[in-house]
Amino acid sequence: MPVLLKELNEAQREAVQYRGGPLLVLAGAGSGKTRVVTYRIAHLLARGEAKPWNILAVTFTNKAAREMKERVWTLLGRSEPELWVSTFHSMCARILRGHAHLVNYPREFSILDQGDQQSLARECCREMNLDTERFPVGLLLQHISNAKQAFLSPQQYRVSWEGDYFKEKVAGLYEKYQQRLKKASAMDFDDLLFWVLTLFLEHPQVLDFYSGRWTHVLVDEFQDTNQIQYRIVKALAEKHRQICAVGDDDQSIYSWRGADPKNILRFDEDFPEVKVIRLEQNYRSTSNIIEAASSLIRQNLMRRGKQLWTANEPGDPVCVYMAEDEREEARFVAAEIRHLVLREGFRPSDFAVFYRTHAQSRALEEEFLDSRILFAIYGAVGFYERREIKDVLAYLRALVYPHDDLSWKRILNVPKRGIGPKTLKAAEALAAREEIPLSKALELAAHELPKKAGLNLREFLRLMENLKEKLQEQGVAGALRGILEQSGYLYELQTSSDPTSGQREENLEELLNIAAEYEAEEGGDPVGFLERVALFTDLDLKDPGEDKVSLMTLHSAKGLEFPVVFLVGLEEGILPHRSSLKDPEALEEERRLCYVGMTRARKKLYLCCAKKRRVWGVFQSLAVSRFLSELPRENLEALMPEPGWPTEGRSHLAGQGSPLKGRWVRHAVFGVGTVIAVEGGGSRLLVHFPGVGEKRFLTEEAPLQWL
DNA sequence: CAGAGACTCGAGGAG
DNA sequence: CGAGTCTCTG
Repeated sequence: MPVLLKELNEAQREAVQYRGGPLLVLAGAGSGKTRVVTYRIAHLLARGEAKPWNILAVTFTNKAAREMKERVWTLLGRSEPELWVSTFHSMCARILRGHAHLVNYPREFSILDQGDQQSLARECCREMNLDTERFPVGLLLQHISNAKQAFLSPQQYRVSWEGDYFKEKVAGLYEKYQQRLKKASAMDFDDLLFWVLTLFLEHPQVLDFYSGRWTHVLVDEFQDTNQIQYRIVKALAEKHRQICAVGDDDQSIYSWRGADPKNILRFDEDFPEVKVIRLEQNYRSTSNIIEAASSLIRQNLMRRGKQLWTANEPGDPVCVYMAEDEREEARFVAAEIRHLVLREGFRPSDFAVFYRTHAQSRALEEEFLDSRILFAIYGAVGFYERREIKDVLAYLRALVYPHDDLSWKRILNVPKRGIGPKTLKAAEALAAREEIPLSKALELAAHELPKKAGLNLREFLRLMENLKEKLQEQGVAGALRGILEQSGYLYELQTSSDPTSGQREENLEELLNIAAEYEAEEGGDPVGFLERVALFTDLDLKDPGEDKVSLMTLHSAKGLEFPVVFLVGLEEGILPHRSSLKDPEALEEERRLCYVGMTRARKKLYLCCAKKRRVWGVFQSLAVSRFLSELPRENLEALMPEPGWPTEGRSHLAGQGSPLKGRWVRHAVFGVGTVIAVEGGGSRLLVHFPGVGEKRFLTEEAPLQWL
């Protein structure tokens, strides 16, 4: 370990070695934040100051958790399964598996995703005769989520908003929604945190157990904690006060999810003896990128103030490109990627394209398909949110959790087997009357129902019994295969005329792979598998070995880095997003979002905007983002200067050399290309066409259209 | 009960 | 414009 400390700079080393109590590490982008956390853990273990089970490290994404775990193991030279490195949500799920009965839940509770939440809430609204025109379900759920994040029970919420018509409706739904969740033994994401904090407050002995065990607590991305997360961490750390929080207020981009950057300030109050260490040297990016990003973030008024710097080379200037519309923007990105791959030895996996909203991915997707660039989109319609995946997982959940009414309901008539709304209604009525789970009610109803319906139902229940056996005998992967084959699900897909059915089949195959992988790693426990599936996102499915261009939102980009980054849609209304234009605080968050995107780039950064783009099928003209004009021009280069560029005078933007260089041309046969050299005093042009190669033309008579 | 076609609404972001 | 939901008909 002493050898390893040499790999750290002074501030990092101090953060690793400090043992005087609460520690707050303010770490700029690319300053070795993860390094500090992993080395600190390894250091504690290597020096025998803590045993693996004494350490809790919390992150926000599964990917970060996994990476951190692996890096610690590498440092130690051995794996250490007793070490808890997990996300807030999986930590809470794990704690609750052990103590759920104390908050009146069975050990086999299921975890709902957003889609499940919506349908449950919609059902509640219908039962309450709530006018969903005036009270959209999404909005109501948002308020419920906020309430949970503020740790308010339905009753407390009702009391605190007495007299507010809208909030009273929310309170009504909140109450009903929680009842339904409990009846189905289900929790949503917020509940995982809510019930853990409840557990800690109502059963101090449980808190004692965990806070006694974890003598060292580390929290990554501290700026993204919300109130309830902060309270959980605080409760866990109060006994030993060896808490190390690492964060960057400039990268706080989750206020809409309840994240409160003020937690960083509150930390000083709750732990007045806190020691603050700043990490300001960036090791990731070229100085052009760092200077541009720093200038941008300096425009924010609400920040703790940190001067990010780098000793790295200047590198290429940040490249700015203004496109006609979103399709041309996508074409530029694709052409540039091909160019860099063909001429400069980059690989597809070196590239990432970031956008503000998912909807922007479409144009890129289409263009990449056309130009045969391999790519992977993260987050759009998540893998685990696909209908076929949810259907099949609902079978598994129904097998594992007999009280999971929602899953039973979902699979009852999928694929179609003649168990329609009438049968369901009868069973639901029975379940409500007898206060039993739906699955139980179905069993009873199977004997009472008239011929055909009863027959169908009995057959379905027999199927489920068979599958249950299969699960016990063969584990998760075997059960999933059984579900696909015996339920007729696979058959229906294979014989369907739906053009997407091939893709769906592939997705199911992938699910089987995931299950097989899980079995190999952790054994066949279906509860663990379902938990993983509920808490993982498709960002966690990203396979680093795959040589593909990554497409994702700016929000999911946090924590990642790529040699080449394209940031698209730098327009007023897109980035900054239109919903933030009137609110100075929200606008600063948009700026941080842009900052996060820029600082992901190691070598090359491209900022793109379009003069017009299609919104709901209609063209809209948008002004260039203010963020572009906040960047220092000495770090920029415009690939194609355009009239209307926001900075006055644009000669500086053309860069050195010929004004023709870098310009875009279209050739009738070769397509769109870039002028890469001007030769013979301007008489000849060397043009690169993606996928074609380089072609020389006489400038005067070149059959080229200037773009 | 199932499938086709009309209709509506959405796209701000995630565990 | 496109996905998901609703309604109508066979």
